[in-house]
Amino acid sequence: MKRRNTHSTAEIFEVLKSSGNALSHDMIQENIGSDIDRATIYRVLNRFCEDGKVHKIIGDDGKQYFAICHNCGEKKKVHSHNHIHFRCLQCGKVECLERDLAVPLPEGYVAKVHNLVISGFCNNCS
Amino acid sequence: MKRRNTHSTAEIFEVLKSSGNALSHDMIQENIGSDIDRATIYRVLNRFCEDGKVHKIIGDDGKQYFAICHNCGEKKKVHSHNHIHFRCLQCGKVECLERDLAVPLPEGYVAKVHNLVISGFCNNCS
DNA sequence: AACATTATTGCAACATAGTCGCAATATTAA
DNA sequence: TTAATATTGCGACTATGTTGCAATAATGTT
Ligand SMILES: [Mn+2]
Ligand SMILES: [Mn+2]
Ligand SMILES: [Zn+2]
Ligand SMILES: [Zn+2]
Repeated sequence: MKRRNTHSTAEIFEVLKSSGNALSHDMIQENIGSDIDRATIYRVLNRFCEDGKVHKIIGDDGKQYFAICHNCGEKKKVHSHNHIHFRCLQCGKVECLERDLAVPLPEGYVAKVHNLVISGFCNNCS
Repeated sequence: MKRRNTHSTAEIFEVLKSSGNALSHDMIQENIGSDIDRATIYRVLNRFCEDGKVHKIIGDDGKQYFAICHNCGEKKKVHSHNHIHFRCLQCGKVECLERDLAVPLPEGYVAKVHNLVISGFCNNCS
């Protein structure tokens, strides 16, 4: 499966990059110029995740948010996402707080995926 | 709105208590003897949450899990849930790791709700 | 430039999780 | 026993995300 450069992938990645935050499907659809199908957006985002260009966070609203990877993939060897995410209850912004958080687990527990979300009010809304 | 003691509320709370873990809607429905409607289960659980008897966690599978409150409500004055939850990818168990986690936020950020979930393999499944 | 291969898209249908309106029922207090 | 009303069951509905399939478009080759 060799990836192809399409109009959709370019535009979706651009929206994510220029936003700088984690975006949900509908946020992306709003910020996009052209009309890209809902299913296509999801498929493109999931492809990005598989390729390690983007990581997915499940918000405490139950929705999926996607953010460009920064401190993983390229720079590091490991693709780790053990950082906190903040979701503003006022403006809806979801951001990665780029500070790795070491969480001690009980004996015998093996961590695979971290999904750490704090919601509240961001610096603009508090 | 004065709460009433019904068969449904008693049974659902009993299932949560005897399980000791956080349970999703369908887990509860399985572990329940009688037939209680889906909508009723959700309404009962949400009522428990409002009353501070139970807290809700959004899993990294996007589903709602409900767990009886232990270190909040009664003993403490504050109803805080800044503890980590662990979801086993093998057996599906979701548990509260009863260790409060202080997360430092950037200036101007106000935390309201913590939703911290780590998934992986529990002591029984690793 | 034209072609063949096949990754990607759009559309519709589907799946799942959760909520809501409303009439029927059951709990509570008088 | 009765009245008031919180709770339930049922069905319909919403929201979010996935999937099958035919049409389209990106890519490498001739
Ligand atoms: Mn992140
Ligand atoms: Mn908990
Ligand atoms: Zn905000
Ligand atoms: Zn397990």
